[in-house]
Amino acid sequence: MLRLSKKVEYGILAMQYMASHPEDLYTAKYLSNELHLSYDFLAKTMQKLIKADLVDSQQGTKGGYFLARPASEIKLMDIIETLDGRPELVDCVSDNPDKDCEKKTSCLLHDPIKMIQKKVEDIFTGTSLGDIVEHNFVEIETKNY
Amino acid sequence: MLRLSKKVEYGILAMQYMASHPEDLYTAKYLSNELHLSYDFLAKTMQKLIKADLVDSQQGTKGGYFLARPASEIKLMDIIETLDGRPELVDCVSDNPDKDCEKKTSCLLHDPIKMIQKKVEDIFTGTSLGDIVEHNFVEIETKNY
DNA sequence: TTGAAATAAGATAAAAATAGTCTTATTTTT
DNA sequence: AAAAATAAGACTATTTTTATCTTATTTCAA
Repeated sequence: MLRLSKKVEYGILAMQYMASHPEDLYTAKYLSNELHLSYDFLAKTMQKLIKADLVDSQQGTKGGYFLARPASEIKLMDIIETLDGRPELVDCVSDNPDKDCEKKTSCLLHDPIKMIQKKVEDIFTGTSLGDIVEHNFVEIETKNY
Repeated sequence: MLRLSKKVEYGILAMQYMASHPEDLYTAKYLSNELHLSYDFLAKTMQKLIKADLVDSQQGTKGGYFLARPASEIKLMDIIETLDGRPELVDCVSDNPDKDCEKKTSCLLHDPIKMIQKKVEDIFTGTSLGDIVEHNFVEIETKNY
């Protein structure tokens, strides 16, 4: 139903917080308190962001998380892809051959939906974490296909 | 995970088919055969489109479905809203006060996500069923907020 | 006027995805 | 060695989506 998951919501909130505060280390516990998020869920989310190199961590006491790159270089799309997987508006647009729609229909939708999906992706690729923090939204050019 | 539901997929496929063929009545059985879709699921989907006045029907023998308006006047957004409900990227953007995020967080996300959602909606509002049929995609202006 | 073919409507079940919780292991500092 | 943190994975619960089934109603035509 055209919705981002809670994982993405948590991820953006946490990363946005880290991007807009001066300290350099943030524990999961601190972030979950500060943002009123479930500790367990946030911790699990952070680990996925780590694996995708969007966030780095220091283990042990005095450990915590920090952004792996400047906020301006982290696209919303990076976070979404990491936590929700590549968006696929419908199966027919999937790269996965098992979901290939050619078999089920003459796939009248494939091309049009692919173009629409491209536009949606452009929005998330065209918006960085920095833009979110700064409430700075640039014009997004959606090309004519 | 930023995805349209199967209902929407079925709805667009069926309506697109009706828009691009010369006959004027299409039974659910015929459409399900032609497009290789589950009859039951399609039938239920059609009923929702009826209620939203996107599709009209004639009951009884010789009955069937037909578009309630020209394809050019049916926005993709109409179909999505009817079958999936209004898109809400995250709860915080919901009009439903129960989902109001202010209580849970300082809602640093509200405004940015609302703007992004507006852009996504613009894509679906800016594309008509006719555009889909004609593979005709106009430039979509996303204003600067 | 009755049977057949279609839509209408709603109940229910099954499956899949998402969200939430818990436990244990590992790392690092003091 | 203890404490505080991340890492990892198993597991459960909940919600959403998808699928199926049943019954009722409408309409046409023999």
